[in-house]
Amino acid sequence: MDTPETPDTLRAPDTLETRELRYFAAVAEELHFGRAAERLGIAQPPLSRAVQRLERRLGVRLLERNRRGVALTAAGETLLHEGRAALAATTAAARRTRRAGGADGAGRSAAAPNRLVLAVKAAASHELLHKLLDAYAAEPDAAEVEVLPSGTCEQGEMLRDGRADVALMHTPFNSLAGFDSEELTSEGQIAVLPAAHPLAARTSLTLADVADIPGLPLARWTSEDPGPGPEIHDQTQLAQLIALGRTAAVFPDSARAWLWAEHTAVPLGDAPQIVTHLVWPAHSRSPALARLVRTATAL
Amino acid sequence: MDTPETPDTLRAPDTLETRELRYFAAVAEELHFGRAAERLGIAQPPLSRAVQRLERRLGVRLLERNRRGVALTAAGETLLHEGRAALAATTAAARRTRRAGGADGAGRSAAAPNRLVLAVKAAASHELLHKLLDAYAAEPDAAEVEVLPSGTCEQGEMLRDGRADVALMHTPFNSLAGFDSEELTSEGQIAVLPAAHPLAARTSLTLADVADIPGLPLARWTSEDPGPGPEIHDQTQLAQLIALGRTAAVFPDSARAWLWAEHTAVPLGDAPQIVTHLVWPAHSRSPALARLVRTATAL
DNA sequence: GGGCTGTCATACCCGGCAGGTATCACCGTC
DNA sequence: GACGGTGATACCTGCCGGGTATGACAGCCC
Repeated sequence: MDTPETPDTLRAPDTLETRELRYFAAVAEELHFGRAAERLGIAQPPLSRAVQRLERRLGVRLLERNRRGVALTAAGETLLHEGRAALAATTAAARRTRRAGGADGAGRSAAAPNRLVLAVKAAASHELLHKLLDAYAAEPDAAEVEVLPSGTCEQGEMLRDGRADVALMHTPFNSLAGFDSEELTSEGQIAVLPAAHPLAARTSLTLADVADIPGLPLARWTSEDPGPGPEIHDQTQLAQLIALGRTAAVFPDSARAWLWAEHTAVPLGDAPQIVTHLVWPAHSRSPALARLVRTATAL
Repeated sequence: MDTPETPDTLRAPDTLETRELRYFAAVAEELHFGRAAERLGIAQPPLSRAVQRLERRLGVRLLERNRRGVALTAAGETLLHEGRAALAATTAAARRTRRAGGADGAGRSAAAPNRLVLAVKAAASHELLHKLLDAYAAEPDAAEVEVLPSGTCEQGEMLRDGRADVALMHTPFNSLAGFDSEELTSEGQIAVLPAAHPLAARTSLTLADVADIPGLPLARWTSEDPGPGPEIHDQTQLAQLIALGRTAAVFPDSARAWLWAEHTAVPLGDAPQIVTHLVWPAHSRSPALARLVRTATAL
């Protein structure tokens, strides 16, 4: 157009396209152009070119191409972190927009103009959630609330990328950094033991007591968790293993609700309080969300 | 490719390009395709097409085209808000990346691999800032800190769009929502009056006292501020007008540092405490920033 | 009511860039 | 020194972003 030479070095140096970010993120994560291209569903040469153009436009070297693979520079590290946040924000914009327009699942055209997606860690805060939903549904112009079960600790990600509008989180397990939040309840923690175990007779225990019970290792939710305990994947498995005297677990007080007869709950004197928060993106302006928050605080 | 019909309805429905967001935001802000196109530096027809394609891809109506202009739908409102955040995150990624690569101002190629931009409201927290910068500079591997003066209350925006990495903010004037922060100091507020004024003899005042002093209206920083007081643009103007007995002002305690002989400071008993915070984006992972925060807390 | 004006949409064309295939340059390994 | 694996280059093609010209339509004014 006007600048025939170095057409994109001068042009909009702070403006990235999300495609470029997606491409770079793929390379930065795989550290391998071929695999990244495959993951993106494109060929390798266009990917190389796109990253080169990105580096040229930013005027910054993002990758150190050694023979045998690729390494991130400091700038590349920065772009990976910041770019992930930017990509999440972009898809959040898309998701929330389609939701606001009532065009998500099937072809319902303009059925649900306002709806809230609430992310909860599966099976946590049962009672509280029930009360909250009931109270909110009783409000005059309540939005429809979709409860979205989320894996451990990914509620934050769901808020960031727009899969959810609001979440229940539990400190100190979840970090509330970057969100607005309202404290709802606070509860202690209990050790859940086989009823027949000697320690089950105690009226109080400490974390140290249960961390290393001979012959009763704490269960692990993922194989990354340390310790010798059995790896379990859902609460029913865990309940059964405890009932069989094979493991023990630490839970918030409210877990008493689903204990079996073969279980015994013993309070943990020194375990940190678990605080349940209602959490939402700080910039949120949705009236439906505001009403839900108001309902929750008045609970 | 594989779906010859409706090529972009099915393709990546949650993936927006920043160009589309920029275009839509321009239209949504101007509520007029022609002006928006002019602002974007393109012609109107491509802009219309781009927005149409965006609506098609999202499967959502964003604008209500009445004759005589354009109105936002609820979905459009959502996309405007969320899209602004996404655009800010994207340009933040670009800015911080170039900064990390040492390619911002002139052609310095790899001079400053780590640098921090600190946004401060002009002339606020002088002493504190001085102490902080001195203490940080004494650290073993301190980054270079660029102090970026920012207009009233736009530090948050600067953090969001990457112009700054960290900021000094003052509650209750600035909202810390969406950021991580560390409380630094807390101070009361004073009324700054002409020394000759009768009220200057008092040892304490209330907000109500100074809100409506006959013949001594509070100064206004912008024409939007209510009240009959004179509109001023910098601290020197204000100091002079106070010295001349024409206006009064409310300031944090630390403002005593720049008072003139013709000024008198009277504590305000019921004014809220002003708390100065060090604030940074919640997702930040910069070691230089971490060191600055550690220095600040140890102050 | 018939121009007139201002709005957004449509029709058509062009150029650049995204993407593909084929190939090269390079290096470590055997 | 042949080979496998890496990313870069060369070249082609088709889509899409962008421009100009024009249309459809509503309100306004005389």
